[in-house]
Amino acid sequence: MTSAPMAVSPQAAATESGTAVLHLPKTSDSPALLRIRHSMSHVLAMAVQRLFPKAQVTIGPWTENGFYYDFDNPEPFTEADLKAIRKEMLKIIGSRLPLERIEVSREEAERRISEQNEPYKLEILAGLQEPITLYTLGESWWDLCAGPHVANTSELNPKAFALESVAGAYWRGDEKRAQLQRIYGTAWETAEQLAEHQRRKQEALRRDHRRLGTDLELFSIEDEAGAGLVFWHPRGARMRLLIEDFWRQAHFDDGYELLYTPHVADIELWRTSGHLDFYAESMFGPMQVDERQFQLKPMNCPFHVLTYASRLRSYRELPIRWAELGTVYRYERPGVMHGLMRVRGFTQDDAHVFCLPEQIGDEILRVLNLTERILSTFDFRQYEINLSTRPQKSIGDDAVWDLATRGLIEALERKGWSYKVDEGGGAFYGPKIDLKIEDAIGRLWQCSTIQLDFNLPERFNLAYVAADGSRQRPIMIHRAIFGSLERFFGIMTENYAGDFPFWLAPEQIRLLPVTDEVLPYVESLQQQLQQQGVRATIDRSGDRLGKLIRNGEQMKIPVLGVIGAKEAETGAISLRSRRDGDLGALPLATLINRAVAANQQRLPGLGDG
RNA sequence: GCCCUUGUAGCUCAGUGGUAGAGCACUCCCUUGGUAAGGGAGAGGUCACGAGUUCAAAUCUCGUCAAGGGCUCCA
Repeated sequence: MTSAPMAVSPQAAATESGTAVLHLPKTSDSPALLRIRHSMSHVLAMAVQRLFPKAQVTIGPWTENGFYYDFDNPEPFTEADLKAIRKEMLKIIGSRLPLERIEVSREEAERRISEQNEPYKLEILAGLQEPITLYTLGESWWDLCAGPHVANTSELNPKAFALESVAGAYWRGDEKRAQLQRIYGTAWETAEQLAEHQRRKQEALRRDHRRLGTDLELFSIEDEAGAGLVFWHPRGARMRLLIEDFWRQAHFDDGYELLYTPHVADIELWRTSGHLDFYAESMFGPMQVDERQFQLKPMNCPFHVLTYASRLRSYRELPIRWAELGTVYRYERPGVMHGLMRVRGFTQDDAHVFCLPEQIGDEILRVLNLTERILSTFDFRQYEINLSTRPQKSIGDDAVWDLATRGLIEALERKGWSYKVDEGGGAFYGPKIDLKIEDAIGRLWQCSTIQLDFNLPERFNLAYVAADGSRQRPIMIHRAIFGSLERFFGIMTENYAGDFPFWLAPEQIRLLPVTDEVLPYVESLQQQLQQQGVRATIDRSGDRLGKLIRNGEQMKIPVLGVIGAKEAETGAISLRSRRDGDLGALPLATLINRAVAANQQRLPGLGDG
């Protein structure tokens, strides 16, 4: 991955709370860390070969947060092995061994590698250009390596490294070649940095949407139903509805119409669209119905195309903007499913724009604006944008590609967003813009995509009647903003760490009766809140207040309302907000006004009224 | 699909060739308690599924399924 600067939207704000955190440099930012990590991987390899003489070395590069080394070993490494290897590494570091760079001839390198019986190294050597360098580690161990390294293992902090995991990896990343054992490690300059790195890993674990999904009762995936199939529980479903309602409104506001299309269609449709040829391995198998075969849909595009083609269209109707929350099913290979992030059944926020060639720029800009409006509502304000241009193998003529690519660029420039260009990275049927969002802990996620398509209009022979009465081919734009509702929901859950903004929380206000005596009053409060569309519940468990508070906080309810004799007398509710702390006692009318306003404006909290 | 690890109560986990365990959650009882866990009792499990070894399998072996960490893939 290149270290190009992050493209930032002009409105980007997202200020973090002022707590000072230890800066953790990435390897590519720090020449010192690069040497440490690179050398650490050599120390790892040496330790492994001391303990496992049959282990053959392959490659051992640094990563942005650490390093790894791939070995060919008859037996996989276990957790216990990792401990032993770590001990051996401590010995090597403690021995203060020098690392030395030696330049050798190709023949010399070949001879030395052959003596050691290291076939992988020989293969690496064959691909190397002069000068060929070895790095020794102490008297007897060396590795073919370009460096750079520290001069002596005494520069490696024995308190600032850890071996993190073992994993399988293919030689040269090719699943047809040997499976190697990869050991991942991390190394830093100081023990404090290592501790911070481990704290962040914990933080990511704390935010894991799979854990939060269970704890907050949002969704589940059931063995009996199958892998990669999502069950939305009431709380998650309520959130999804709120997201969908907002999405629909935003689309109507922006000149879209919504479609509903079937989940299956005659397999001939998929032959026409070409999916049967180039997408077959990602589709669920066909099903026989009467004399025909039907195919579960992996994409919505052909259905929107059929809708367009259902009658003759005039240039006066264009652009046509059609969107659908379309549920699709794709065959994902076993072992690749991951919570909500990678599933077999999911709902795309899919839309297709059919327009005239000269409308491309305006339409793309419109999509960029809508994308920003929708994503920023979920507090995603930092984007990294990629423009992918025509690949070698592609269809369509040069003039159309030029026009389309210029349209994408023009829209990005008008939007004022910086972007990277992936030359030749487009699909065979058209150029595209991909947008990655950055979450609260700095991870990038690709969700939105805007893609021009010269293929489907051709295959389905789409046309509009131009001003001169001739039949012309419309431009087709595919676009998705969330990508998949499931995946976006997972990303958003991790971004908020389960602390959802007030407007989106499935349970917004939980009323906590201090004693049973006030229950009738609490019930009347709940009813009044509900009538105004505020999602209020009552904790009827009968536990003491401390317990009610604890349970409410654990479920990350945005606002807890305490009602005892005092409140019943004064007609108020004592409010405790997760975001803003103690809000004091408010009259019901004030609470309703604030809550309704927060819902309408999609605010993170009740605000100051 | 490949490598490794894991699968025991709703959740988090302990156990180990010889009758299945804890905490939380759940139900009931006592307690009517004011801002992060009041007390007691009870219920709840073909130990993922299938086969094999054994007098005996949750435990050992094999297979299947699923999950986790990676690899690969991701129009």
